[in-house]
Amino acid sequence: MKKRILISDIAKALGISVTTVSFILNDKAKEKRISEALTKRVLDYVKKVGYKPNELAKSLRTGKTKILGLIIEDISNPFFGNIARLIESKVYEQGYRIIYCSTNNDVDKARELIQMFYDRQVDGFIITPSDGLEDTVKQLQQSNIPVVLFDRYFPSLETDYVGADNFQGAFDATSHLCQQGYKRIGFVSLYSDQTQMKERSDGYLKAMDNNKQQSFIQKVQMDASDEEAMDSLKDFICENRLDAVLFSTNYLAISGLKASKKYNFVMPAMIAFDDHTVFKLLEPSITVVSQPIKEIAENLINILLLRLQGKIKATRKMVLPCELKIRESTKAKVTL
Amino acid sequence: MKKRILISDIAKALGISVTTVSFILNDKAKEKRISEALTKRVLDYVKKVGYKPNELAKSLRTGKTKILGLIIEDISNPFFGNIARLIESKVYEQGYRIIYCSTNNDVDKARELIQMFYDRQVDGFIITPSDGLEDTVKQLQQSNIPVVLFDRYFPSLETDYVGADNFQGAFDATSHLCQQGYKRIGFVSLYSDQTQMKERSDGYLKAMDNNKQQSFIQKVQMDASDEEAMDSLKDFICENRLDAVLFSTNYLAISGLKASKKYNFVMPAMIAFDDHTVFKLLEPSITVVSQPIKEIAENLINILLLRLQGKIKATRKMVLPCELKIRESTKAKVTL
DNA sequence: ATTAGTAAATAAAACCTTTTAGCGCAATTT
DNA sequence: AAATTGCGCTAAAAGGTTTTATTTACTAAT
Repeated sequence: MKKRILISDIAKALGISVTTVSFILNDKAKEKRISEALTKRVLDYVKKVGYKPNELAKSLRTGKTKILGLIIEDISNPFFGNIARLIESKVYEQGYRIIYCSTNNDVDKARELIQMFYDRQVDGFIITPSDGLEDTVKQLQQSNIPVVLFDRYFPSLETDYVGADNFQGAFDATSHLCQQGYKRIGFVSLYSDQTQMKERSDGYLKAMDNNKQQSFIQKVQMDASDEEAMDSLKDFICENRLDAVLFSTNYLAISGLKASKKYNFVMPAMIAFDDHTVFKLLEPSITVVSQPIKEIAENLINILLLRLQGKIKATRKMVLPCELKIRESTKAKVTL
Repeated sequence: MKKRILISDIAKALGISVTTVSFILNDKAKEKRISEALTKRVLDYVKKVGYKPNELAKSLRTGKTKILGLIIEDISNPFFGNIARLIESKVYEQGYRIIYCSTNNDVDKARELIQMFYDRQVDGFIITPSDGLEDTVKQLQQSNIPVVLFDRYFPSLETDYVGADNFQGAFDATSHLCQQGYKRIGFVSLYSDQTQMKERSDGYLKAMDNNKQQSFIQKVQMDASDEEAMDSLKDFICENRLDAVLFSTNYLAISGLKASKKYNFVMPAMIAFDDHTVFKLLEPSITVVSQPIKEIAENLINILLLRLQGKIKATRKMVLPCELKIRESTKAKVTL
């Protein structure tokens, strides 16, 4: 890793032109009718001296950076962390790299980040959009730069999207609780217009309707502190004498569990959206609606790569099924 | 976000040269004695048309990309995920971006990633080095590119480094277990030469010596599956009739907890290295040695930025104290 | 009146590629 | 014999900056 060797050095050493070397290195030898002998000679030499083209110069000329922008809600949440890890290793195989940033659901930060990535000329975006990011996403589309949304989308905007079947996930979870004999089933959500939340809420309500049960819904402020969340969850569960709760995110569920520990009340039957190490280990272990993380990551990348290659025109929306992982926290209720 | 506007467009529009615009935009107006009137005129115009320089062209010319490479063990481990998040937001304020990749402790992958980042001309590196990465780090240093290691280092290599006081952390944890009256205290580690493991092991041994106790050490293969880890931990704990265990990483502790659940044995008193949401929530909650994540992230960035600005010459090694967070899993043993 | 010095601005080189347009030559077609 | 085609390769432009070296137009000093 000392002095960088240039394409011109190679041309000089072999007594040929830079153009020829470039063609050969970019797999255009055939197309440009470079002789096989020369092609081999160049390739061998390049390998021998370990030449690597300057990616910056390349990008400047071609307008392609081979870098993708990943804009997610929070890298330290295992749901997003795992998706990020999978995406990262997938695109890596294709020669792309990832630049990522967390928005923490702050729309201004999201806008700024996208602008920044745009200025850096990333080739494409994968975004979990915060509320209000619609205009920005629209602008990106108009600039003809590929964008795939995930986890949530904008109903009014034709975009590529990959996400879980939130309605079905919540519906199955709620139905399961009903089947197990619970009568006062609450739903904990966020003050947010994001689609995934709406869908989960709809799934819960539909199942409750089907079972002719009264519904209990509590929303938490998105920017609430852990303490605030815990307080409101304690009140929600205790004052309504709930015997079961469906939490719409893993961190809300964790706040609930913390609350039950802190305020020393018994957590009723519960189900969380998105799995988490905690849920497998607790006593009792927690039933979860698990999103198909691997499939989500794979589809995100596939769609984005197809777009980058210009191979698809119509927008794609992929909705993947959730799996209800039944654990101990929802064992059948003993009727008194 | 339509047609990109260039510096030459600005020069043309104002009837001045590109050079002048460039000087002004790079805060060299004073130094280059550009008149205040013109400076203001240019700045106003630039703002009005919203000109943003092409970062690629800039990087090509200056050799600086304002991108830092973050090479960590595993982004989905909350310890690393949290550090990554903190680093990300810190450098963001300074106008830098992060490209990251996880190595999963695979030295070949690590080498490849570093080469890749190097080819992309990142300005500097933050690395949690895997075993055997010494030569590569050395090469980076010789290429005069700033590198800061964290979590572990190479004793034979003079490098910048930020990490926790692993010896003290393990020593305090073990001493605490002794004080609480435990007599058969085991230590679970990895087959690895990484310094942080060695230090934790030394801390454990020193405390055991001080208390004239017999030591029990179990190492797990780094690439062991979860099942394999669980099996060996079960045997270790049960066959030795341990009454306390110190786990050298959070995921080893989690494997231990899973094993106790799966094989239905009672987990003795325990302490884990590195906190995790699980540990606060379990019944009983788990005592941990907590690393000062925020300080680690801050120091990493500070050192790297100083290096990038060429403000420090001697290598810096920062060792930050760990905190023993005593929870329910290590309450005093009742002597029979 | 010439020289020296300075303020204000600039032309052109440099960074390293990819890609367009085209050259010189031999073989083939008109 | 002239015109066309195909082959194998290349010169030079383009991509958008920063930076070095220089120019121009003054004023002040000799």
